[in-house]
Amino acid sequence: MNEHRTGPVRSAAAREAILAATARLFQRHGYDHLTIEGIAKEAGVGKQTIYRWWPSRGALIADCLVDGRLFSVNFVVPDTGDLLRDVEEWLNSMLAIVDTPDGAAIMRSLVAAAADDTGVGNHLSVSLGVDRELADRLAVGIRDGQLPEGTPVEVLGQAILGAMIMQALGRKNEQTMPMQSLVRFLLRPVAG
Amino acid sequence: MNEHRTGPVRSAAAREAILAATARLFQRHGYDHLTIEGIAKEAGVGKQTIYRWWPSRGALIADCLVDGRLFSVNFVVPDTGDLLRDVEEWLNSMLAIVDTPDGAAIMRSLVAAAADDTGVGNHLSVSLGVDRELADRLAVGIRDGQLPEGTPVEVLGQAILGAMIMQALGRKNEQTMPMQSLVRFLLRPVAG
Amino acid sequence: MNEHRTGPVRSAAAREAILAATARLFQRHGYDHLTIEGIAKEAGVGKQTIYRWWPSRGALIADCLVDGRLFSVNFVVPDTGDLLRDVEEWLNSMLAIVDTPDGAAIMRSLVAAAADDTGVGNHLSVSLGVDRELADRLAVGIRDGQLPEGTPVEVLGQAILGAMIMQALGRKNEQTMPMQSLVRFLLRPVAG
Amino acid sequence: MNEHRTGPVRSAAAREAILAATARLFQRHGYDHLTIEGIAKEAGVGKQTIYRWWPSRGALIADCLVDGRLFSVNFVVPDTGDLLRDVEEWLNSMLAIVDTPDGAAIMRSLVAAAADDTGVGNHLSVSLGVDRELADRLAVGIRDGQLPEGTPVEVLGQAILGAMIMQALGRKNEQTMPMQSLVRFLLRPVAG
DNA sequence: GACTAAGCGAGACGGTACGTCAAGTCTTGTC
DNA sequence: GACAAGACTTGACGTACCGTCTCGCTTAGTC
Repeated sequence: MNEHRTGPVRSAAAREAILAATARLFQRHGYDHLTIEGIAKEAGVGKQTIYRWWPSRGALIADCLVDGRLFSVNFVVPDTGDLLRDVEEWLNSMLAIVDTPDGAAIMRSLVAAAADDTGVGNHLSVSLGVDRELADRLAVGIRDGQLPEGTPVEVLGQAILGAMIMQALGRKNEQTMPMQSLVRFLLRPVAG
Repeated sequence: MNEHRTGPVRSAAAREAILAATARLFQRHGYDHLTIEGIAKEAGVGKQTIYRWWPSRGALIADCLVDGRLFSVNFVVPDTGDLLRDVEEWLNSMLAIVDTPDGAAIMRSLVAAAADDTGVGNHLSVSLGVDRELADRLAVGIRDGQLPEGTPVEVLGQAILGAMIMQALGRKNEQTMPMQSLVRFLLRPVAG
Repeated sequence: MNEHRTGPVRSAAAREAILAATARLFQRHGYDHLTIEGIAKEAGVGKQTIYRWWPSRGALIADCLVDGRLFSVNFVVPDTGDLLRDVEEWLNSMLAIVDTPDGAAIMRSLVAAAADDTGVGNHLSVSLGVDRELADRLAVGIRDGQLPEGTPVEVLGQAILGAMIMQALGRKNEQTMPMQSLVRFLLRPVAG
Repeated sequence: MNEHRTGPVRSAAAREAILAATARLFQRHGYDHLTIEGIAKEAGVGKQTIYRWWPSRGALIADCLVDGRLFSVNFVVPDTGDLLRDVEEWLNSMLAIVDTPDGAAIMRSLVAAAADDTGVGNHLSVSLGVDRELADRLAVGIRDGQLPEGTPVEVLGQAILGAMIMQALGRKNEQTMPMQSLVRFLLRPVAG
């Protein structure tokens, strides 16, 4: 009746080593150049152990992403009552990454990963704080009257992130100014 | 004075065959799965002929992009005087692609190409009519008083495109509604 | 203390298939025209498996040579007491190969292989029975008084083989007569 | 009726440059590694000019060989009346080449060329002074009574050269002693 | 003196093979 | 039975040369 399984169970150490190696190599060399063999060697692990638990390279990145292993910062949106200032807080933490050559490269790599892996694609804007934190704060802004009724908060957040990504893809080096003016335009005071 | 080079000249037929094959295979199988060997075979051409003129897979896609070989439509923004309607015209031509499973896949592939090739990245928003057509139309909108002074037209266009790309990366199937409400929100009438 | 290696072990089947394919293709098409890719395809094996175990095309031929896969005959020198007859026995088995268009071509190919690979060069005269069988039989001839004291048996054997090879390189079709008279001259009775 | 040809004739300068480049590259890098493109570049000549006049890489080597461009020495056999001394004279000029690492490598390359090109094969022993000079001298030896009647002079010469080539193929470094004892054995005084 | 017609340097072209890298699967022996 | 190690087939990489084929120039007769 009871389903007894013998033998060792999934090694937590291996999982940890694999994800850590993945994050390290991803940041260092980008998504292309990220290879299963390279991860296995870096992690001191057999290839089969990776294939046993993850279906693809992208799935590893997705796991790193939800574990927050790819960025050292937290993408939270504070709520001080001042909508513009709060959103700019979040924006600045993004710009600190994206307005840097290495950070922009990591972001492009992440986009590449999102493009070929559903898991990464699904979690990308969530992990960057857009779908929850930012959207929620915008919703509060509507209640406060700082944004018009009917503001499409989810897609608005994605537009802001999308603009940043477009700039990174276009190898624009100076994102801070344009992104700030975009956000100020979008969140401009509701006309009285 | 004039710099004379002798010898055979670049074969226009080969160039045409290569770009046509590239576009065909890109649309059919996506950016990953796009191989130089595959293109060479499809085009009936030696690999070296490709490497002689293009430094990378991405450069081929960039050339296809600027030649307009990847999409059958033109991304123009009309000017009827009605800003919202004109922008929605452009938006609909984008949605006709992106709100389709195959079209969304092509768009993701294009993003992947942009992520690893500077040339594609640079031309992406241009080729989709954002940096010129759309930005110009928005600028006219400012002059007409339909948009506030100081509207950051370039980055605003990229935000719209970026939102669509984020939806495609997130494998959202229904883009039409959210994108239309985003555009209506962004171009909402200036309060009198 | 004991050096334990884990993991899969070298596939004997692959080794066999590779060497068999090499011998087959070598005999059929010659040393130039012998390609690693061709061997891999013929053997139903990945190229990497060949490169993993052999450093070069020549090393494959060397292995075939020491395994006796290139010739169906054995180059032994009998010892009936009659030196000339015994050596002619060996000579005839060589001539059966070399005085044939195909056989001469194989011999030329083998020389080409010996010219660019140390392994083949080292084993060539051994494998044709010259350095051991023939030299030993000549040494016996000295003891029997059929050859003068001080006869340099090793280099004498190589001279006989070398003469045959020179004829093959010179595309001489009729080797039997000249080689027989050479051997008779070299082994002419010691004057009493 | 008369077949009039107009236009420039074959360029002697090009022929010279090509053969000089061939000899240079052959000596420097060996027969494999000798490429038509390399020769063309080294000679400052178009590839077609080579293909127009020579059918193959081997034919170029054959031409270099008959022009005496591959060795700086002349392989003549003097006639002082002392057969052994005369033949050793020739032998020493060969050993000066062959008993040297570079010289042995060139000889092996020459053998490789002979193995895949009929022209080289045909002229090899001629160009090294074996078929004419050495054979003739041996014939004189017969007339002088220094060699027995019926000595097969042509194949005997090829045996001597062949022994040297076998040593070179076997990567034997010390050829001088064995070759000298071989020659002394072969030309040992006719028993009175 | 214009007009062929070839030789020539240069090098693009369709191919074949090179030797390397990584994919994903399978096998072996240890824990 | 999970694991580290690593051999296996497959397929693509980017490079080197092959031998053929234009190009535009220069040079030698012929008309």
